[in-house]
Order: sequence, then C-alpha cells, then structure tokens
Amino acid sequence: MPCPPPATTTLSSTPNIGVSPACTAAVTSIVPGLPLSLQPPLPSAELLLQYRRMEQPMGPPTQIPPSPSHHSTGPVPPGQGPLASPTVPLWNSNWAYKPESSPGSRQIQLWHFILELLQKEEYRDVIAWQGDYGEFLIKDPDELARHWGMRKCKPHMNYDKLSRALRYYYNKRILNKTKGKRFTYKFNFSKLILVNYPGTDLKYVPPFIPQSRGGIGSSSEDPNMDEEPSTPSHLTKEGGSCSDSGESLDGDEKQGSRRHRSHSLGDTDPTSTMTVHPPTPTHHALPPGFSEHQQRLAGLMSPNLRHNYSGPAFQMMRPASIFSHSLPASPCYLSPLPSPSSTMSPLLSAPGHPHGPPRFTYTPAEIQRAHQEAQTQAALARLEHERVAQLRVADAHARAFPLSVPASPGTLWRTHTENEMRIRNLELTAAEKLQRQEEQKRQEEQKRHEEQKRQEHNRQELNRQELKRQEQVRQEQQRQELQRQELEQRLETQRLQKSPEKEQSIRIPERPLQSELYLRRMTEKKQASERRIPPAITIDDRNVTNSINVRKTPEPAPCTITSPPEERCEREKPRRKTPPPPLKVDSKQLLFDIKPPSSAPPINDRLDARRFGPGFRGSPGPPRRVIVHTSNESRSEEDLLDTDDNNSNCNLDSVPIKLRFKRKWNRESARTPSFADNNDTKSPKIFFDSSPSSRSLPCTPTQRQMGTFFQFPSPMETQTEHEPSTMQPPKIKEKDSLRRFRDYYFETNHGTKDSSKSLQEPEKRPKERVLSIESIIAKTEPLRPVPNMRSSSSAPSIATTSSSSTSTSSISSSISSSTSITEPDKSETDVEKPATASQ
DNA sequence: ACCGGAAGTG
DNA sequence: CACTTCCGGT
Repeated sequence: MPCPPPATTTLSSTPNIGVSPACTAAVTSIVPGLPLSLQPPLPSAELLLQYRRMEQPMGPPTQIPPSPSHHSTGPVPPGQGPLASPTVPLWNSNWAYKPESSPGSRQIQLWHFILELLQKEEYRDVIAWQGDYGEFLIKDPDELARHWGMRKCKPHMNYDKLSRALRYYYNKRILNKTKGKRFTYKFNFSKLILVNYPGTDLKYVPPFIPQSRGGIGSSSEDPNMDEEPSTPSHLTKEGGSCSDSGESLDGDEKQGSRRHRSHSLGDTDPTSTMTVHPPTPTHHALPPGFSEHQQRLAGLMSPNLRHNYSGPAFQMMRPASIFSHSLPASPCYLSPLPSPSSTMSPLLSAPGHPHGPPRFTYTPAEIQRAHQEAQTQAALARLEHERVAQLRVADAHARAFPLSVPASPGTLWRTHTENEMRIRNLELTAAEKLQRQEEQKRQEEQKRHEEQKRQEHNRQELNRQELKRQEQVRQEQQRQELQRQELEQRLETQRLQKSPEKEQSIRIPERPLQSELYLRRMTEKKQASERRIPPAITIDDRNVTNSINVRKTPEPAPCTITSPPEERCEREKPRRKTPPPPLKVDSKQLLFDIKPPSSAPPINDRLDARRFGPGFRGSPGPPRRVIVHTSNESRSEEDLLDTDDNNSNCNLDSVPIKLRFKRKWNRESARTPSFADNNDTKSPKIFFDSSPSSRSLPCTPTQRQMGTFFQFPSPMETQTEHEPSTMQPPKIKEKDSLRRFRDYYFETNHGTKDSSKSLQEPEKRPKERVLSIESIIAKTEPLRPVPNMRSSSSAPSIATTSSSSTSTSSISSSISSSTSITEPDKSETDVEKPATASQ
C-alpha cells in the first residue's frame, strides 16, 4: 500500500480539519495537554477519521488555531522546540512533533504516539496503562507496530523495529524498561516534561475563555467544568491578548525562557501547575457525590489507580514538583501543561464574582496583576496545603490519595463552589476515616502484642514451674540413686565374699537383688511417667551436671519383663567362669564431657542451664559431664527427641542427644567385649545399662539392669567441635573413624543428612559391612579428638572422660553387635587393636 | 523477549 | 535527529 506523503492533500489541504463536527465530538476524549498535529500523514483514507480523531487539537472547531506552524514556529527561537518558547502557549504547541528540516512537515514521535494510544479506549487491547505510575503494557505488539507503521508510512514496521526505537528512548530517559514484565515499559515523565516543557510558565499561559464552557459536547451541568481546555484560538478570537502578551513578552526571548523555567518547574510554585484533563465520559462510575468530571476521570484512570481513587483532587491543580514521583499510574490524565482553565480561571476571574462565570480582561497588566495575586494566594494555599497534609497520617494513607492534594492552591484560587466543598469534605472525611482505620489497626496491633507478651509470660511461668518440678524429681532420683548404689555395693560385697562352693548359693540371692534393683527402677520410672516427666535413667546424678536420657517417654519395657529368667541364667553361667570385676557404677566413669557451644548464642537460658549446668549462661565454659544412655529398641520416628530449642514444649529432661543402636542385637552371637575391662584411658569403653526402657539393648537380660554406656578417650583438644559433615577432611581423619563408628552403630538425632541416612541405610545394607564392635572400637583407638555428638541445633559437644571402667561379667559379657558380623575391608580390620581385645 | 551496535534514511 | 533496518548476542 503506497503511503501517501505526509501533509498532503488529505489533511493539509484542509487547514481546519478540526472544524469538522465529527472531530468535535471526539475532542473530549483527547487530552488537552497532548495536542496533536493537525496534519497527520495518513496512509489510507480508511484511517483518516481515526487519525483525525487522534490528532485533533482540543477545543471546539471554532477555536482551532489557524495552523500550528503559524502559531508556534513563528516566534520560536531557532533550535528550540515550539514547546520551549515561552511565547507560545504550551498546550497549543504540537509538543509531540519536532520540526523537520522541511518546515511544515513534522514527524510525530513514537513516545507521543504511544501516549496517544494509551488514552484511547479503542486501543485498550493494544496498549494500556498497567502497573506502576507511567507503566504501560503493550498487549498486542504486532498491532501496535502496525499502527505505528501506518502512521509513519512504514509498511514494514514490526515490533522488533518499534522496540528498537523504544530502546533508543532509554538513553534519552524518556522510557525505561520494566524488567521482568514482557512488553512493559515505563514513561519517565519527569524527564519527558522537563525536556519538552522547559518554558512552562504561568506567565505565558493564555487566559481562559469562559465561553468555551458549553462550547464542546461536554456536559455543562457541572459547575466545575471550567477545566475545559482552551486553545489559543480563544485568545486570538476573543481578545487577541494572547498574542499580545506573547508579543509583549517576546523581548525576554531565551533569557525569559530560562528565567521562567527556573521558577516554573520543579519548585512548588503553584503557578506552575498540572491539571487533570477530562477524559472520555464513560464507564467506571464513581459513587454519587462525585462530579461527572470525576466520574469521567475515574473512567479513564488506569486500573490500579482507579482503585485508589478516593479524592477529588484529581482535578485540582498540583505543583509541578509532583512530577517527580507522585504522579498516578496513568499520567496521561494529567497534562504536563498548565491548565488554562484551572490556572487562569481564578487568575483572571473577575474579583467579586467567585461563583459566576469568570470574566477577564486580557491586558498584560491585568494578567500580571492577577499573577501576583495568584502568588500571594499560592502562599496561602501552601499553608492550607500543609494544614490539610497533616491529616494524612500515614504513608499508605497518602498512597491511597495519590493525586489528592487536599488543598491545592487551586482551592484557594478558585472559588469554592459547592461542588468543591463537597469534594473537599469527601476527601477530608475519607482521610479521617483512614485515620480512624489506622488508629484501629494500631490498637489491634497493640492488643496482639500484649497478648503475645502475656502468652510469653505464661510460657515462662510454666517453664519455671516445670523446672522446679524437675528439680524435685531430680533430687528424688538422686536419693534413689544413692540407695541403689548402696544396693549394688551390697551385691558386690556379696560377690566378693562368695567362695567357689558358695557360688551357687550366692547366685541365688544375687538375682533377687538385681531384680529388686530392677523393680525399683521400674517403679521409679512409673512414678516419673505419672508425673509426666521422663524418667531420668542416669545412674548417678550427684556429680553430674547433666544427664542425657535418651528416651523421651517411658515405655513399659515388655521385653525385659518377658525375657525369661532361665535365659538369663544360661547366659550368665558360662561367663561366670571368668568372673569379671564387679560392676562399679561410678558416675565419674560414665560421664561424657560436654562442652557448651561456644559460638551459639544462648537461646534459652533456662534450657541451657539445664543442659550445661546451672552456671551456664550461654557463654562457653568448661566442659560438662554427661551420661549418655543408649537404647536400640526404638527406631521409630516418633521416638526421636525433640531438639528444637525454640520449642518451649521441649521437654527439658530430654536432652537432645540420642544414641540408639542401629544394629540388631543378636543374642546368639553375643560375645564378651574385650575392651570392657580395659584400663587404657585412650580406648573407648562400652558397657551397658539395661534400663527398663531399653527393651532390646545389646545386652543380655541381666545386663538390662545396668546401664549401657559408652566412654571415649578423653579429649586432647578442646577446640570447638564441628558437625561431622562440615568437618574438613584433613584435620578430621581421626575424628572421622570415630564418627563412622558412631554413625555405624548408633542413630543420633543430629538431624543431619548423616542421621537420616543412617536411619535408612541399616535397613538396606545391614549385613555387608558389619564390624565387630571390638574392631570398630579398636579403630577409634588412636583418636585424640572426640566424637561430636551434637544435637541438631544447640548441641553440646560431647567429649569423653577417660577412666577405667569395670563391669560385672554379666554386663560386659556380650556386646558383639550386629547379627552376622562380617568384616569390612581388610585395611580397616587390620587396624584392630589387640590390646583392647582381652578376651 | 530483550539488548544495543552499526549503518542507512529522510 | 529520530528513527528504521539489520543483526549478533544474551
């Protein structure tokens, strides 16, 4: 399709296109601040009408200026766009068009074209405001490109090219790309306006012609319709004072332009104002009480803004400074140009006729006078503005009124028509309402806060009580422990005194004794459970600052009960031949050293105190000792200890260290651990505890009556321990084997991958790599560092104490761990230490 | 899709 | 100058 040359027959031949009635009807939909070229190069006749509408200057046909070039290019100093000239009424200049080399032919600029389309309902499916202020979305890039191509007579235009042009705007600061949003760009209006309206100044704003009020097809019942845009034609026609003023000020030329610029833009001078222009009167009705104008405003607002629309200030004048940020998302509804109506109508309205249609004279002197008055008024307005601004309590609140400057200068300038007052009241009440809401919110917040505090307090109180109770229980346990030790002592002495002949006879009382012990423990436990406190199964708590008890809740321990005594006898008999040293339950030997976390801040002082001793205050201190109980019978998930420090429900008795046997205990292949009686302080020692809760401890039924404990060599280094997984390989080599030992045989509640792995792995490959515990322990021999038995979160590191441990034969008798125990790779088994194997 | 260089156009 | 056209790169 051949593109007709611009400014040819179609339109240029008819200088007053805008006079056509059809165009007149469309005028209202055109933003006055964005006057368009009168001579668009129309590619096709079919689009003529459309383009005409788009490029109509506002105002009734009769007010159309004779010709844009005539109007703006004349007095404009060369090099400056028509907009820059102070002598030219800005809203009349074809600001979107740059003068081409050939005078008279102008090219519309892309950004303006886009702005144009953005205002038209018809193009809502092609391009529309969206998102933040100034942001628009190209919904149909191809269509947009097509339109653009048509306008520019570039039939091969496509989005790729168009977008290239848009990209050139980046550097010019006219547009930005909204990253992450496809086809979304954003106008940089502050730049746009500054660049394109450098000379904006009230002085050169032509006066408002009241005649225009009813002139157009706009609703005239609104008393505020004085915003109706005017055109220079008003001036020329009505008084010609525009040209007068322009000419009279012409002498200023560039200087004047500069000077005025300085105080027109960017400052709060109310004389440089923006006006919301009346958009098409359509949908999106506002609640009654709003003027029709406002209704129309709302109709054209960008969706997100429409949302927030709550005030009338839309139509009020705003200081130019608002260009910077606070413009609404759809800036098109604000003309960057000073509104002739709002600015000038008060300015020029005859004093004494505040409510009547303004009448003015257009002598420059009068304008000047009016201007001065306006400035004093502006000062007053600012005060008023500030006063009302104080009503805006919160930022969010203010955001709800993006455009509503309650008492803009205009309020004072203009007569307070009823409507305005109503609007004003509406806004104020809205503000008050918001304030009230704000207040309510604050109160609710406060309430919630207090509630939280109370709950916290309650929790703490509960914790205190719990601690107290546990302390009592602990004391009782200690007492019982004492008694139990006494009992054991008795047992021991009995055994020592026994002669070979008496062996049989002694063994008989021995059992009652042990069972007595067992029974006591059971009752102990029961009591504890009745008190909802996990039983502390520690053997000796007296010298222990902490006890770690693996089981969270006591269980009936049916295994122990069901295990027949005969079995016990059978197992004990053969071992009796080599009578092991009597079990000496010495707490000192059963302790793990615990080093409080050096780095972790105190999460809960009480908890920490509980864990690390009363003196512990979260700061690293000397290692504490801990008894670790182990059990292997429970592998279920629910048995895992709760290690959440922040969990106030966390039972304080359940210290987050958990050692459970992974390997099944095989009674048949039970062997006596040779290390049990090893005095080598460096070797880890294992002996057993058969607490009632340990159903299937790796020990024989008789052993169940004693604890199962592990001892590791005393730590040579007290350096902070690391989680095994985070350890660095070189340093950790030694630790590693010990860790492997631990990981292999025990489940810990480290909460790391290790533990989770170990929960699954044993099931998968139980047989392929099983070591005798001796060999494993032997491997841990050379270890200096100590296994890191941290709990998941604020785990104390466990060091070990070195000590000689003794145990009864029955206890030390069998510890060979898993079922069929196969040796791992030779290299590892070779490490086995013979010294420990003293069987 | 988006970017930006390079060259061309009127 | 303000794109348009083309295109290699991300």
